[in-house]
Amino acid sequence: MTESRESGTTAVRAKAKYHHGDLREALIVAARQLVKEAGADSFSLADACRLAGVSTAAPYRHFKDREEIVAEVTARGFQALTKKMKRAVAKHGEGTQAAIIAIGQAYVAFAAREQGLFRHMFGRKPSVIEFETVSKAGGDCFGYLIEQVTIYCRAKGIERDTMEIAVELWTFVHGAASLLIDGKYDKVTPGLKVNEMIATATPLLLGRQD
Amino acid sequence: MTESRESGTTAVRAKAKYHHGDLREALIVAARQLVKEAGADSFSLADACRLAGVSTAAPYRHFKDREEIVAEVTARGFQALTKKMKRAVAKHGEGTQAAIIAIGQAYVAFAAREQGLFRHMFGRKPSVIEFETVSKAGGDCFGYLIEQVTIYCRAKGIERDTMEIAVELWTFVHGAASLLIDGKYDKVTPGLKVNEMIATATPLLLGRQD
DNA sequence: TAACATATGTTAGAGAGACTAACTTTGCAA
DNA sequence: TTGCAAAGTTAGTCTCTCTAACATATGTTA
Repeated sequence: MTESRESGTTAVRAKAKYHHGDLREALIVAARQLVKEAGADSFSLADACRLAGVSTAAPYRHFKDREEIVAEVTARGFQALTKKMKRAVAKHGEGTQAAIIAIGQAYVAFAAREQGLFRHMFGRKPSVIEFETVSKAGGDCFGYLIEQVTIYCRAKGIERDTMEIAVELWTFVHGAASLLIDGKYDKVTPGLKVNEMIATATPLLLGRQD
Repeated sequence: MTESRESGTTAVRAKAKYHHGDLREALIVAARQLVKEAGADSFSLADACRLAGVSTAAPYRHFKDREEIVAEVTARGFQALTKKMKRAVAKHGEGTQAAIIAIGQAYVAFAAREQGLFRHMFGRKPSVIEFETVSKAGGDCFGYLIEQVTIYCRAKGIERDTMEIAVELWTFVHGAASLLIDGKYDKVTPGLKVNEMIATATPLLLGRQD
């Protein structure tokens, strides 16, 4: 399938060319898909290459190693999560209790939909954490939660340390997301409605100013 | 000329024999050590073999595959965690608020000391979860928490559903353990005292009957 | 007590994945 | 047009899991 090569100005790259066009991006997309399914430790770069239709050596023109791809996927995960949280807030109004509950629920929903990715975003791998992009994207994500809690506390005149409250909420929600996707609730409280639990617990942790 | 077979007494086996004596146990111990350090996904069975001083094919006389060793290590992890929780309770008296707080702190301390193992105990890996031993050990662990919360609630005349409360506490504490060992707190609230946070949040989730 | 059966080791090797080295094709710029 | 750098490729190394075929201890039984 050797196409006649149209010189220069062709906009969209056809495939089946020796040069891919944007392999870097294609590999990230493929990796994200695989991480989502298999988890970051289990997915194989070789599979991502197959998806992108290139040899297993090709990635090394764009990334130092496997870790670097995973890091990029991780950073994008945080960005996606932050966006999801913002959309949730938009529905309920900034700094309301409903918004804070919705953030928690969005967090859990994200984890549920993107299990492998979520697990990796919050997994150890110091090597990945060190990447600047990952670190920043992660910070932004939590920063947004703090912001909302701060607005809420200020409005309600709550005197407890805002950061403290935000961390507790995050802790709770993160625990819920983890136990849910790891299937631990199933064994123990099969019918658990996580969203309801978050709705119940959030006010308690906020100090019950409803 | 070989050792006389003593029926009841445990003879400590000398090494450097063709037959190891108790390779199964030795491999589990080695694996546990490695999982603790590297995490269950990263540790290599080959390394465990080196630690035990046998060839890389030897494990397959005792285990079906790598998963089966990991499962055994996982089950023992739950047993160890449960034991740790029981010791914590013993110090404060059954069903007291202090005991429940201490359970949470013990949980987090376990996670911190056995990061790789903890992560695996609460990781996905359906294959591992399916093992009966793992499932039982995990259930026992949470069951003990429920038990303590139930005693507490009964004593204090709390009417909210006991299981619901227990799940919320577990959720919170699990979130704390996860975020702590994955280094997420460091980035965001560097000086966080997790134990204090648990002591603060537990009463809130219990409904403040102190 | 010799001899076999079985459990538990060993070595060799297949198959897969991460990564490197050396080569090839292609696009762009002088 | 040439020529160089960028971005592919193939081939090969190393490691890991797991299998197959072979070796050696152990202990039961003839």
